[in-house]
Parts: sequence; C-alpha cells; structure tokens
Amino acid sequence: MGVMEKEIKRQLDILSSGALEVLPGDGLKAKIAVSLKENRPLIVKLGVDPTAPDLHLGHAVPLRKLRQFQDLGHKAVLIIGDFTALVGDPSGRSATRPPLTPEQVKINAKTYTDQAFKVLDDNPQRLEIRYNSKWLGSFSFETILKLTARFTVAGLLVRDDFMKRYKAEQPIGLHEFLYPVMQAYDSVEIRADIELGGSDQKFNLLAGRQLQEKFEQEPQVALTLPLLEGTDGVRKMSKSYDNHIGLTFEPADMFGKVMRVPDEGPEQPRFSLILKYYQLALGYLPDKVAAIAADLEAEKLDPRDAKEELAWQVVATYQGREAADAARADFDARFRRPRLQTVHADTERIVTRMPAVEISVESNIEREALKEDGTIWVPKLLVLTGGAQSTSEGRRLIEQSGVRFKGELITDPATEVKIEGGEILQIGKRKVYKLTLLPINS
RNA sequence: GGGGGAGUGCCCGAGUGGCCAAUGGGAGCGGGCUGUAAACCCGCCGGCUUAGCCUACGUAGGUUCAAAUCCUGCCUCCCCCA
Repeated sequence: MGVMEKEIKRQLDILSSGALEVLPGDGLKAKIAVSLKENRPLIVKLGVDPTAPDLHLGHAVPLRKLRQFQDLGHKAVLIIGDFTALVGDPSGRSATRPPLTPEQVKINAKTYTDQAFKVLDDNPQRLEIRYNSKWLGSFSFETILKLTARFTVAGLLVRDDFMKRYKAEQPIGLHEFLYPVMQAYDSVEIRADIELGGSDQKFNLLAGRQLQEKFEQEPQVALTLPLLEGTDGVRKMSKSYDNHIGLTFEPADMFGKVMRVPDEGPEQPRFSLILKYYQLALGYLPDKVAAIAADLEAEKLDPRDAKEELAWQVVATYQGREAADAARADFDARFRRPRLQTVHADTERIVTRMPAVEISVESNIEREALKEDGTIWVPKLLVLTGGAQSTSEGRRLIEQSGVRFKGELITDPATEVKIEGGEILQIGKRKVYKLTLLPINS
C-alpha cells in the first residue's frame, strides 16, 4: 500500500467512525482522495438552526465530527440558519413555534457559536461561519420559483417524516417543503464537499446533492450521525424529553447528569452507551474507543471509573478543567463512599460547591418569616434558600426525611430553628447550603 | 366558503352533573439499596403554618342545591369537502 493509500485509509477510518450513514457509500473515500491529490482541504458543512438557545450534548455530536475533519486539515463551514429561523422551524412536534425576531436569532446564534468554539478549532484557516440570510434573504420570487422547479412534490413526499405525516393525515405546511430547498441551496453557495447532520437530516443532506448537481457542482457527500440517547438511556437527547445535558449546566449538575446515564440501553451490549458517549459526545478516535471497550470487557477498567472519566472530560470541555476537578470531588463526597449522614460533620470541608445563602434579618422580619429572636419556620427557610418551591413542598421534604439542619434530621414540619449564621442546611442529597445571617442595615 | 372534531395539572392523557385537587404513564422530587444521580423497591408530586381552607380542567357568562362534565358567546388548534 502506498503512502497515499495509507493516508486515505487513515482519514477514512477516523471520519467514518461513529457515522450512521455515508452517502454515497464510497463517496467519502473519493473526496479524501481528491483532497490529497489536489492538496486542498475539503469543505465540510454543518447547518445550525438558531431557534433554540439551549444547546445540549446531543448537539455536540456533529460538532465533534466536524472537529475531526478540522484536525485532519479540512475546513469546517458552520452555516447559521438565521434566515430559516426567521421563518420558523416547522420540523418536529412543537406545532406552534413562533417565528423569532432578528434580535433573538442573533442572541441564539451567539450562544451557539460560543459553545461551538469550545469544541471546534477556531483557526480561520479551518473554520468559517456563514449566515444564510446573506444569500437566501435577498432571493426574488422569481429565483425561488426557478429553484423550486428543480424539485418535485413526489420527490419531497418520499421523505420519511413527510410521508408519515401525510399518511397519518397530519398537516404539512407548504413552506415546510421549502426547507430542504433552502438548506440545499446553502450547499451550493459554499460548494460543500461534505455535509454533516443527524439521522433526521438525511433527506435534507441528499437534497443538497440533488441541487448541487443541477448547478453542475460535484455533489456533496452526506454523512449522518446517530442521535445520542439522553440521560434515560432510551430516547434521543432532547429538551422536550427532559433528558438532556445542557452545555451550560452547572459543572456539578453536568457531571452528575453524565454519571446518571445508564451503562447501556435496553437490550444493548454491555457498556455500549458509555462507549457511544465517548465516541459521539467526546469525539474519541476509533482506536481509543476500542481500547476502552477492551479494558471494560477484560474488567481492567471499572465501568464507574470509565463513566467518571467521561463526565470529567465533558465538564472540562465546556466549563474548564478546574470546574471538572471540583465537580468530581464534589460528586465523590456526596455520592460515593460515605452516606451523607456519616459524612455530615465534614460536609463543609468536602462539598466544594456549597452556595452561601444570605438570610436578611431586615427584609425577612418584614415578611414575617424570620422572627426577632432569629427563629424561622423550617418550610419557610427551605423556600428562602431556594431549596423548595413552596412551603408545601418544604413540608413534604421534611415529612419524607429529606431535610437536615446542622446535621440533625428534621421530622416535624412545624419545627422552627434558630439561625445565628454558619449553619449547614441540607435538602436531599444534592443541595447543601451554608446560611449567613445578614444584620439589619447591611 | 361549508361540514365535523378538540382544548384537562411540567408533558402525554383518562374523566361526560355530585364519591374530583381530578385515574394512568412519563418527567421531577424524597427515602432505601448500590460501582453510579443506573437498575430495583417504597413514598411524594396546585397553593396555604395543612385534621381545615383557597385556587384550578382554553376564556367570559349562564342553567343547577351541585359543573372539568350541560347551554351560549369568544379565542386557539385540527380534520374533511370546496
């Protein structure tokens, strides 16, 4: 095998790892070959819809793949779909999604790129960011007619979710047909060699190929990535399923959420989900993933430790190493060896993230929460600290043995405690507060 | 333009006059257990210093001793025909 062939194979192995589909099957190999022969980087497109400001680990999957391309010297082009977002994203369940204002889109796009830069290489040689309103926004109706004439209704109806909805007699907005068209045009505009997307994007990616051909460009290769399961280990990660791990979550929360992901999904090989996270959420190269898999299999690596490392890496990426270290120490202290009861004496030392809650004498006497002698009804205290939404919830927590004040279990919802400052209040396993008493006039 | 259907707690969804703060599932929360905030088991899951009271079933009225349930207007959504 020649040097060239070896390099092609190396890149192909890395880039196709973890991919769900590569269409056409040998397309990626051909693109890499051309890239090497002509000594030019491939243009790799990833489209982003700035409709939702909250990004989660699932969104990071294509970003990781994009990064792999960058690391091999290729050029990532991030398309911010600000134009499509203005129209309002019709795909999926949430039927009434109000069109966003330009300001919102701008803010969302900023949030997105801020997060994306934590994964991507921001070297301008390797990364370009384009807003599709730049070209789509100025299209005349005539241009649109010419564009749409290149697609047929039957062709669009082939699309899985359109067909399903059509058969199920669910509504399909006319403008929804234009989505693939717009996205396809983006590929033409930037002359994409490869476009990445989730499995739900397959159709749109293929539409790009179709349109590029009409514009006499070499059609792009569509590379789809599997959807990452959420913290339930079953359904795809999504905010609407409440199983997501947000990229902006508090470090401790983020760490815990990763730890909480099951080792494997139902009826899947052991540890498959841990490995999937390594591969997709962290973008580990195939040989490293294989090594972890082997160690797990041989019981050289404890699955708990594998997951802990995973959690650390995730937090480190988005929140920094220090935060990751702290989150890990915190997790160990709270959930690992000792039960909380026995460790309580040391809680203050061990628990790294312990929000100090200031109880203001002045404002709370006015609200009749804190009495003049410094005592307070516990359910009220729980609300003041933010540990409970309502005194009713506070009551429940107490009734269910979830509340400790100065290490002592509170069992009666009517209990009042005296606050002098410095007391530790624990609510459940996760919430620990240190109370600070603010004197009057401070 | 015409005909039909629907709006219930964070989400899905039962409930068609009193037994409804409203079945069930999911999410969430507390406890137990544990390598794990997994799995599993038990409990909670509108508010209120809570054996009681208040507010709630799109919205505004009405019928009734009594309404999520019946009637009317309005709003929103969906389907079919054109």
